[in-house]
Amino acid sequence: MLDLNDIVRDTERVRAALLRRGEQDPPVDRIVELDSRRRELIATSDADRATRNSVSKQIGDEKRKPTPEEIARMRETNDRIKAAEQELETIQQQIRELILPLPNLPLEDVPEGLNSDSNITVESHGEETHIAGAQAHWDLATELGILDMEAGASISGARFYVLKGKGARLSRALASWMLDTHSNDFGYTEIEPPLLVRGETMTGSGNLPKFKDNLYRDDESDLWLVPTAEVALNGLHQGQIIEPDRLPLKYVAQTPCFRKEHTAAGRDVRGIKRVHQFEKVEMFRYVEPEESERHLEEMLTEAKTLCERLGLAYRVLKLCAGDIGFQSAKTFDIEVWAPGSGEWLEVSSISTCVEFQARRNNTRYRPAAGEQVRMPHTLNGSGLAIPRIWIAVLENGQQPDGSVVIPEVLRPYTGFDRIEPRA
RNA sequence: GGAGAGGUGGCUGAGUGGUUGAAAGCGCCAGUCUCGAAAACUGGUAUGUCGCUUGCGGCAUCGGGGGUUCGAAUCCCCCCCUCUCCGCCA
Repeated sequence: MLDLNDIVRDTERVRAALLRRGEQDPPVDRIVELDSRRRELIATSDADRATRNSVSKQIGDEKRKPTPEEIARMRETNDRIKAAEQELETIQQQIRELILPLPNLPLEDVPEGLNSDSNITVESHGEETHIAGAQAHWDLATELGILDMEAGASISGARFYVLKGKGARLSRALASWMLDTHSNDFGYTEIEPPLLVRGETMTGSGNLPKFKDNLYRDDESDLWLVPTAEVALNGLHQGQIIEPDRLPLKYVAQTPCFRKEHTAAGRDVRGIKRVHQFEKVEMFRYVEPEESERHLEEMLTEAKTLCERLGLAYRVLKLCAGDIGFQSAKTFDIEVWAPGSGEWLEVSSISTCVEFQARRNNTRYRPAAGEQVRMPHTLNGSGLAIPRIWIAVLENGQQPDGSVVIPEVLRPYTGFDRIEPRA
């Protein structure tokens, strides 16, 4: 959530930043207008309340009953307070409804541009290889008997899939290896969070109210299925004041992610690149604002390290202002090369949300004993998205004889070093 | 799901209508003492919001919401959460 004070005091800067990311006519003027009425109402009703408090206190101090005149006057005052409160309530609600759908402001160094064409490739590692007779995973994996798209469709419908045998095992191996790497090598604390979360939690991360169409929800219990572990990890400290010396907090979680993907109908229809339910390992950090750039770089390095250890070619994109996610102030994407489908697959998206999420869910920290509380920055990044990495491992590992070689680092987890074609 | 108990500041824990935004203890910060530290003593120590002469003042907040009252942490109603016992259950 954007800071109301920023909008009021720095209106033009906020407007410009929002326009940069492609917002059409953000309602900042309306917000400023509502805020000035809001302040007015607070001033008058606080004055009335001060009167009420001092009169009541006087009566109490003098240990007597109020006079009929006092009662009459106080009733009048109370009526005024009540009226002001009601209007204030309405206005605050209006302000909230205008601010909550506003996205985060891009940082200065985020490239100009309104769509993915303006993203900048900042780094690449390895070659865009071409394997003679290479198959895309939907053919390759189906032939190997480790992926069953039809079973997925028959159980649950389009964009659901079933992994079988070594395919399922490979998926689990990837998840375990990544979690171990994050915990053992990078110092993250592993978390197993709830997958069903309250509306407030979903609002805190930025997924509500704007993106409710992409979320699954149980009406009866009013709980929402997480589209990413980021939602739950962001909720871990909501409403809390984090004690001094606890930052940075580094969490990692592997969870299923549930997404309706209505908006993407027709895109990426083949295979398991874009599905309604998938596994993902997610990194999340709470850090001091001054440190957040460094942490963003560190998380990027960690995600790249995973790709390197798997022997995958990748490139790093710095997203332009129009292409970063709603809650993000700056984002890097990592894409790995999939020679079978012949495309770069986005396997990680690493963002700093600065204090956007902390403000939304009222997470604060105390820098040192006795000091003012502040809002931490939150950062998140995939580390990594399992099905897409699964695709890349398969498509890159395919051999002329039809088998697939498993990367060295995964073998202790898979228990096999190749997947053989069916007889 | 049934029965009971409870939710107060960073923590423990008093407080059943009027100098209680909140006792006391712990923790933390500063000072005194000390060569230094500990102990002891003294003072300070919530969050949010509004205003202005930026340090002060007003207001709000004792799980959340509503009500009664001149006045609510305290009384009434609804909801949420935690604990104990019973039931059910992977």
